[in-house]
Amino acid sequence: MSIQTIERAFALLRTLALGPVGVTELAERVELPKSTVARLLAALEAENAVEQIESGGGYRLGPGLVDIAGGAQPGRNLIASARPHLLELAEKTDEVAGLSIIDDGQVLYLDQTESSSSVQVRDWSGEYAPLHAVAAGLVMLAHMPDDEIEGYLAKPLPKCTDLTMTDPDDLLERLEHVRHLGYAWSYEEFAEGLNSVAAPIVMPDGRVESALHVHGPAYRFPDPDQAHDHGLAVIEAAARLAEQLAD
Amino acid sequence: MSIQTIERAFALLRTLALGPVGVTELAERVELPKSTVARLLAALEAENAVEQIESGGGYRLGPGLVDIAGGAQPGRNLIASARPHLLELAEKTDEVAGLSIIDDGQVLYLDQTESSSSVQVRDWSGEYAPLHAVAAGLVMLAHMPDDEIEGYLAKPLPKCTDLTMTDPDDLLERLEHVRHLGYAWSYEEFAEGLNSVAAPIVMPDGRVESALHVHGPAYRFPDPDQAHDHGLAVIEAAARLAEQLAD
DNA sequence: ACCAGGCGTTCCACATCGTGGAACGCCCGC
DNA sequence: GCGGGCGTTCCACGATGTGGAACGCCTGGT
Repeated sequence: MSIQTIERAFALLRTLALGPVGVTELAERVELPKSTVARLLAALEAENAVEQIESGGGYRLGPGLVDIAGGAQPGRNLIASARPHLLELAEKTDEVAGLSIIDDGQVLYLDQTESSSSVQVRDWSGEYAPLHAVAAGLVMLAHMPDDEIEGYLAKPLPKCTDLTMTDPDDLLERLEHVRHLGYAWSYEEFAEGLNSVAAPIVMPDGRVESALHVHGPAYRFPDPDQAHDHGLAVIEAAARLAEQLAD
Repeated sequence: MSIQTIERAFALLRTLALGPVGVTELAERVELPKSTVARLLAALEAENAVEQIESGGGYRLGPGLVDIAGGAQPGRNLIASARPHLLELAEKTDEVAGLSIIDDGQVLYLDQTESSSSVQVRDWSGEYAPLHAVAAGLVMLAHMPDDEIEGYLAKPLPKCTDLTMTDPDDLLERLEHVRHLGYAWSYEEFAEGLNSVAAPIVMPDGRVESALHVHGPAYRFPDPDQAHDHGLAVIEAAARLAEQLAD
């Protein structure tokens, strides 16, 4: 059994995959009334599955499809696989969600969702941050072998803001707490006015080389009532992603 | 304005992107009646957008989405970009469509659609064939600079079947014909019982390094009435793909 | 400047199509 | 072997998507 609306919507998508087209030609190619095609396209646009070429022109495929399909790829791409989870996290928390890995003893931000909120958080993709100053770094640090942790804490720790925690003993205690909770918060320790929660992406062999996080402006994030819930949400998303990366 | 069915279908897809789930849990997560979810999933399955995990288990995203989304990727993957065009060609002609490139003076088959027909054509992906023995090779040869063509024809030309054309002069004449028509047919010249049509994918700089083709069993393909139409269909698909690769 | 043609969009009465609660049958694990 | 939970199917109902026709805009030929 199949559903007319869905059949038609996919026919449109498949035709658009061959290249951008206008409503009229699209309607001819799929043999449907123009009005029906226009309405379906509007609905697909609301889902980001298609987008209009500079208001008035034709339509082309949109990024929404890629976001969804990324998780389906048999292979490997961490960023693509993480995208749907980032989007869900962002929607759940109404803040910006991101993905980071550990690279050369630092946190490297790989990707983050777009913010529709008027109060923007800048895009950190491609930027580095010290492990001990951001939530994502703390969860990754917390899951490193003891000797590596000690090695990291033995070196001088940069102070990014007034609130950056740099005392090795305090940090060790904090890491213990993070391991226990499963997630970490950081409060304006890397950049002023910026808070974030992160949870580790645990690989099948137990190693942690990447993390998911959510961050937002300190004045509204986190709402104290929801801090723990947000932590759990990030943990759940990270767990699901890890499971998906496993097979 | 938006359409209920489409909103719901995409909600399902987005949730499935987080990992495989069963109908019941899916229904809870998107807050819809189980029956509605089951029906939508069945419809999406018909579009290959989702697939059922070994009859009875849950559902996961299917390959259909990736096929569609491939063309939307900003990045350049020839195989991914070609996929939607192959699928359309295959549907139009009701035979197998494929993509090939020229590699080290031979045709290298990169990808082909699955055949649902009972009379199968084998999957040539990853296989090599001599330029002069297959349609895809002929169109690529036809668009090479004259000196390269002569260089190729000067070497001894392997005879794959009784019908393989190996005389350089005959081939030169045939290439002229191919350039004029824009597509090429080959009739059991590479493998017995196998015919195919191909058209070149012309890059913006005029070079031709890849081709689209359709092939099928000689006893039914091509229907003489449709041979030219099939040629035009392959040309059109190749042109659209080329345009898409251009920007 | 103008108008003709073609585009994407909107409208609205109609009936098709999707809906969802309930009932079914199956497989699994207690 | 039996209860619970799964995915699936059924069917009367009416909400929902439909599509022909009409609209307004921009474009380019005159």
